[in-house]
Amino acid sequence: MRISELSRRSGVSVTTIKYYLREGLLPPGRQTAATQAEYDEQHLRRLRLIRALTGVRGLSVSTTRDLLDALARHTGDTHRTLGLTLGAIRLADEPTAEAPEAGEVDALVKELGWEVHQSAPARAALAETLASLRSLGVPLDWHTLLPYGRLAERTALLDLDQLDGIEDPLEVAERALLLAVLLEPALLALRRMAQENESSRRHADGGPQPA
Amino acid sequence: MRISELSRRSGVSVTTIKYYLREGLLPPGRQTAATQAEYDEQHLRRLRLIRALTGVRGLSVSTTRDLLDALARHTGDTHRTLGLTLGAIRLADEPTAEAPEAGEVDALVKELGWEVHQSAPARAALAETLASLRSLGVPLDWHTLLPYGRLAERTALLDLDQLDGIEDPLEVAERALLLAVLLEPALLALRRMAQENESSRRHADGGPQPA
DNA sequence: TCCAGTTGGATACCTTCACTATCTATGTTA
DNA sequence: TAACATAGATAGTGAAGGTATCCAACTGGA
Repeated sequence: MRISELSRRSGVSVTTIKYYLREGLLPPGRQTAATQAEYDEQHLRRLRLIRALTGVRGLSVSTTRDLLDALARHTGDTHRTLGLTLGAIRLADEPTAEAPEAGEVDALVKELGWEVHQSAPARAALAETLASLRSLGVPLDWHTLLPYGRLAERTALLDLDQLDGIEDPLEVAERALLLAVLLEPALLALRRMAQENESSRRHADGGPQPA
Repeated sequence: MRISELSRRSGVSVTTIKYYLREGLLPPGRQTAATQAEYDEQHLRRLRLIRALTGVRGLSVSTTRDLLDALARHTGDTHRTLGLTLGAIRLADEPTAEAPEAGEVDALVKELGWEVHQSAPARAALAETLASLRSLGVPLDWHTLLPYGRLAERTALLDLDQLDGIEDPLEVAERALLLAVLLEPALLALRRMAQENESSRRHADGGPQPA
């Protein structure tokens, strides 16, 4: 198909598609002439993936590119892909020069018995949050996070269960990315609702009156 | 203290503080003369809160303002504050005209037995994620989300437990905000690490070699 | 009392991001 | 062959989040 059809079927404007091509988010089409190229279903799929990542999850274009690059590099390596592609995401982008809370994160990971790469960005993200909360006078130490860690463990079980039974390694990698990244806003939304529920339950007065 | 001291103690530049004052994130100081105002510890605390919300969590300035406004309006209402301030956050800002997946979210909430306000933004966020995953060919329905919902329930229990034993309603409100919002990146980080761990466990070859 | 330095307030400017518009040379299609 | 589509390049746009500069009013030390 040509670019206009790709645009029509994806709902993304031609100029934006050109922008994604320029930025390397979308691989170029097969050139058929100096001013003509042919796109296929893969491009359409990729385009939808890009829109989901940037739109739903709110990832920046450059983060999305990094993610897609990682995805392309590591296909055929099944589960391993997951950790690697995830490593490409950074929520906050400054490493802030190794927070002193890193030691606490080490302790937490050790206590949980997890095997997590030392350079995983998630470690820094966690340390940074601890540092922030502390500077705001919230005395949260790693012991408090332990039960959260146990729950995260069970969440991860559910996540990986979803990948079982898929044969094509390319598809495993893509689905892993989708579930890992796109499910995040959904899980946060669930947590919000659960909090609202639990809060009204404890307070026993708020919220819409029960039937 | 004057603005320069506020700047020095918070690590935020004077011009940026003025910007926050303009944008209404920070209440004005007590005017002592036409070109002089006095700031106190509350301002410093508020400034740190703003930096945590925008920096660590990546909230926009306008969302942060909405959140702080909600916080100020509802103090003295304890638990109720939590649901209300949380309602002020929106992850993705377009409601996208009621996704057809809204019915599924209703079913999920009903099955979980939760009491969640019908207009809670989390509902729309969840519906949008379902719609996106579906358009990408991931057949995720609300039954799949049920176990995630149960885990979210337990997370919410932990969240609200942290508010127990705090007397000052102002402090309860602020801590609720901090835990609800700032803990999010931490929980996502934990999930990432748990996934990496579980992935290497199942694959039994990746990751750094065990001792 | 003078005066360098600080402050509040206003306005203009800057940079990044994610697009969007326009242009040209080349193709395709009726 | 004329109308339209296309690739690729370059420039422009609007929002967000600050930053810089001015100015008049104030402060604190010599």
